[in-house]
Amino acid sequence: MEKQSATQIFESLSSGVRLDVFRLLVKQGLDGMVAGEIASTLEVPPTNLSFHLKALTQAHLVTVEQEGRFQRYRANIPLMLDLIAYLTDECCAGHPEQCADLRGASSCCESVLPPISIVHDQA
Amino acid sequence: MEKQSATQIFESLSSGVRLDVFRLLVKQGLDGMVAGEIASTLEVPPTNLSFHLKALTQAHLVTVEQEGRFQRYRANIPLMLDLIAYLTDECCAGHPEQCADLRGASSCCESVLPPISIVHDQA
DNA sequence: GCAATAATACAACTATTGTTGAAATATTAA
DNA sequence: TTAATATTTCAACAATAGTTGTATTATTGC
Repeated sequence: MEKQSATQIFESLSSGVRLDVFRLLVKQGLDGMVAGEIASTLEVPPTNLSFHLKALTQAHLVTVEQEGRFQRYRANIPLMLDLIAYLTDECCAGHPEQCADLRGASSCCESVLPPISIVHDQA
Repeated sequence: MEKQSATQIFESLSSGVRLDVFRLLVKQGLDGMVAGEIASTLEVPPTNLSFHLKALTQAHLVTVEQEGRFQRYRANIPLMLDLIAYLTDECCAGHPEQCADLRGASSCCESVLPPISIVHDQA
């Protein structure tokens, strides 16, 4: 990932409204939500939501698909994971014992599948 | 993690200078770096670096320790991991098959240890 | 103590971002 | 086709963030 992409994504997550929107869409998964649903769920004026959705879309952190007169937004989960990889890239280089802290730091689908953890593959 | 903490951390990573600083410190691990080293490595004026280090410190994403007349900065790796957990919390709820995308998205210490991957624990 | 060094605080200015209401665009339903 | 609905664009303003030079604080070495 390029630095400029990363800063744009972090910028797009640095507002409370946009973070709420993104996390809401992460929860919705492939279903996504249309703009009006997001606005009413989060109680944000449509004009303001549109502004924030544009920022998220330009950062490619959400995708948008036209659906009749609705716009359906979805979280771009793979990009989120690329960002995480970028952030943790080369962490603790030369001091692998520090990586012990990494165990169990992430969670996904914990309500459906057994909890995940980050582990070092056995060579 | 509280929303305000998360937005402050994302904000602190949304500038190119601060992202460079944080990633540099992540690579240094427990050794950290003193402010002057960071400034000369990244070729940022000391005054400007100080401004950005303050933002990172206030977000608790870096820690600072006085060392004689130097200030030693270190990345707060556990907080970074808390942030990742916050971001991925409840992802794809109800649609676990989407989590396949999560595999291998993060990396840590790949130059020292075998590569890591994110896996679902076996119940 | 005194000069040199490391780093931060302050002040001024510039630039960017956030919010809102009103207007515009595009789609659906009748 | 016409009215209603969903969403975005635009313009104006308010608020916040970024950069730089200068001054200040604190520590070290002589």
